[in-house]
Amino acid sequence: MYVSLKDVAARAGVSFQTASKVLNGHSRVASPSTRERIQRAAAELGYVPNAMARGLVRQASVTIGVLADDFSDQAVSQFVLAAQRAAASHGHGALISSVHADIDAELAVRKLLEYRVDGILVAAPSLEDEPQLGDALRGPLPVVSINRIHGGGVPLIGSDHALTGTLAAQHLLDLGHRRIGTVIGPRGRQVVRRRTRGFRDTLRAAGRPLPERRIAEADWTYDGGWAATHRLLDTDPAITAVFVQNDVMAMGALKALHERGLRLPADCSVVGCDDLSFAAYLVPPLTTVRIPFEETGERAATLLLDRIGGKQIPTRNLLPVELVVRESTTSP
Amino acid sequence: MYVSLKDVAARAGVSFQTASKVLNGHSRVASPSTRERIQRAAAELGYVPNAMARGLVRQASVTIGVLADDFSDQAVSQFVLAAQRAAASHGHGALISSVHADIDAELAVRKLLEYRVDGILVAAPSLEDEPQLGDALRGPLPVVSINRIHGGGVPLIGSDHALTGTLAAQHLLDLGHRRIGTVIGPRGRQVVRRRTRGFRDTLRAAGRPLPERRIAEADWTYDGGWAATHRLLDTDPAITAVFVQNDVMAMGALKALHERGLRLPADCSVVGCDDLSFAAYLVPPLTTVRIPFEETGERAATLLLDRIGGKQIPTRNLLPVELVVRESTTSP
DNA sequence: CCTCGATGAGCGAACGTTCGCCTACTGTGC
DNA sequence: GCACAGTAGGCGAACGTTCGCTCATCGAGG
Repeated sequence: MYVSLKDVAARAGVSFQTASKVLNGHSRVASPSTRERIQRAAAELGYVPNAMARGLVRQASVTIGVLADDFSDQAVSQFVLAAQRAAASHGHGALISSVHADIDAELAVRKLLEYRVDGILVAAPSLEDEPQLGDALRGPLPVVSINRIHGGGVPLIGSDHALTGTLAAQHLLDLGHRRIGTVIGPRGRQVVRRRTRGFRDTLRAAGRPLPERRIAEADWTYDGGWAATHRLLDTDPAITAVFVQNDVMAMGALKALHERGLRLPADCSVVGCDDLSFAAYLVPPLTTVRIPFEETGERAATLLLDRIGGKQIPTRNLLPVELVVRESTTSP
Repeated sequence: MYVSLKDVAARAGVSFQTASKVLNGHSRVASPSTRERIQRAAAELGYVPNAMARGLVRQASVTIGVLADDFSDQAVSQFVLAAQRAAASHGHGALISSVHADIDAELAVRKLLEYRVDGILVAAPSLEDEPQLGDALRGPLPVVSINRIHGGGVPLIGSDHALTGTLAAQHLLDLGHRRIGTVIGPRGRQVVRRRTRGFRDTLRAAGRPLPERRIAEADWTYDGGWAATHRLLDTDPAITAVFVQNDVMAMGALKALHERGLRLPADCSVVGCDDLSFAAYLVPPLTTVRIPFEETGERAATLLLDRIGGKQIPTRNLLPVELVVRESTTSP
């Protein structure tokens, strides 16, 4: 069905090994005329090299594996897309594998190993520190991850979470807010701890410690953000500003605040986090801390390819975050 | 680096071919005791079969290619995720390839062919009817697409676009609206034509034809939807309801209506299309026509695998759409 | 006792490449 | 007229599998 090197060689009247060399650009191997003959034969027959055969002998599939938990999540999909493009621009394919309730990490990783991917990119925040995933990933294969991997030794890439919290806090303090609440993600997570710490430390340094009652935990979802915001204002109605640890929950928060009849941002300011594409189109447009997902994906792929190429890469890679001021924040 | 069949066989004291057969579950090939010995050796050594070698001899990579234009788009990424999972549950890997401005379709398809994918799933609405893509896809390889492919012959899967328009129109008519506008996607697209036709025909059948001035074209983006909505109300301020052809533009529409000081939904009803995850959290929660992206992805993968397996599959596959009534619509 | 049909296991070939090494030819300098 | 260097291209082996065929052993039936 596919035309092979042998077919091309036959048409050009050379051995298939010679055709291989010419088609791979080894220059000092054939006369210009033979070279031209081979190229032409390949083009005429529509020769497409067989990556599996090549991978077999070269002992490298020229493919990376991408392990994600939920890449219908916009943050993850932006990351994956950018990573795929970066990989492609270096000639590498991207094989995706997803982990979710039904399918355990071990199986997903094994699938990737069967295809002999040259390295794995992990974007599975929900599997942070999961021993099973850590075990599956242990081994000689290069891995770069966006979330902590149990057992360590895996280079991380991400953004400066503490700074994220700091930027949000500083912005609200600068505006003159004094009673500030926050809706955080699941407490166990690194991201959450770091963002919260940056946020809390900044408030404390300004003489405005963050009491526990002004912290509401949620699960990153619209619904969770919505409910948490209601809880927050139920326990402390005097709050004039809220930092929500991702944009999706911030959207829920906005809805909750609307429901309470508050005028936004006059009665309550909201700072989100992520800067997803919809943030600018919320009502009011959301002030948020931008997390560079695309840059992260691109960088992650580049780092992974570097490691595959044998280079040493840093074990922690932080990309800068940035406050994007829109209209959901104002002075109290 | 990886352990091969030969290693396993050596440890079990059999030939590697026998090990192969046993590990592939060919039952009538070895005595229970040898079988057990081989299994144990494989487990102890951590044998992971080499999919490239297997693919070479079997002449099938057990992999499908997924060609998408922008899978950071939520609709596309939901589709891709579901497709990947369906493929995985049938033991197939998923290799992704993206097409965008810098990289032409031909190259993206060729990459997939190099890996000898067993079939290709196309989700590239922006490349609808693109001759270049059609040419690249022509050939014996099974393909299933979500958008029309130039040259024909490619089985399509999607939702009933005309019905989508009909449902939206009927809902607004039922509520008593008479002056109804619509924000549509790029006019050239099939989806747009079909949705618009269903919408227009239903209005006309009710004695309320849709004049051209109540149609505003946009480009599927927030911004586009926002601007188109402003244009629509500038030319015809009497409009009491708008059908917007996707949720992203609907979000822009909501923003534009807010800016005009309209109370929603009292002063203007909005019906979206897609039912993306954020639709329920807009203010007001968006009434929209649900497009089953996940089901589409799953179905697409299943169809493709069927074709790969040699079955005949229908050339047009329509999945049902459904109106989801929330709070952005009410009687005028 | 001889043959026959299972059963268990080995063997060779093939899949489409890459890569290092070998060989044959060509022309140059003495 | 001969050794020698350089160049063009061929050849064999290897990568890790699968699969069909062959072969040896064994117990049973005549």
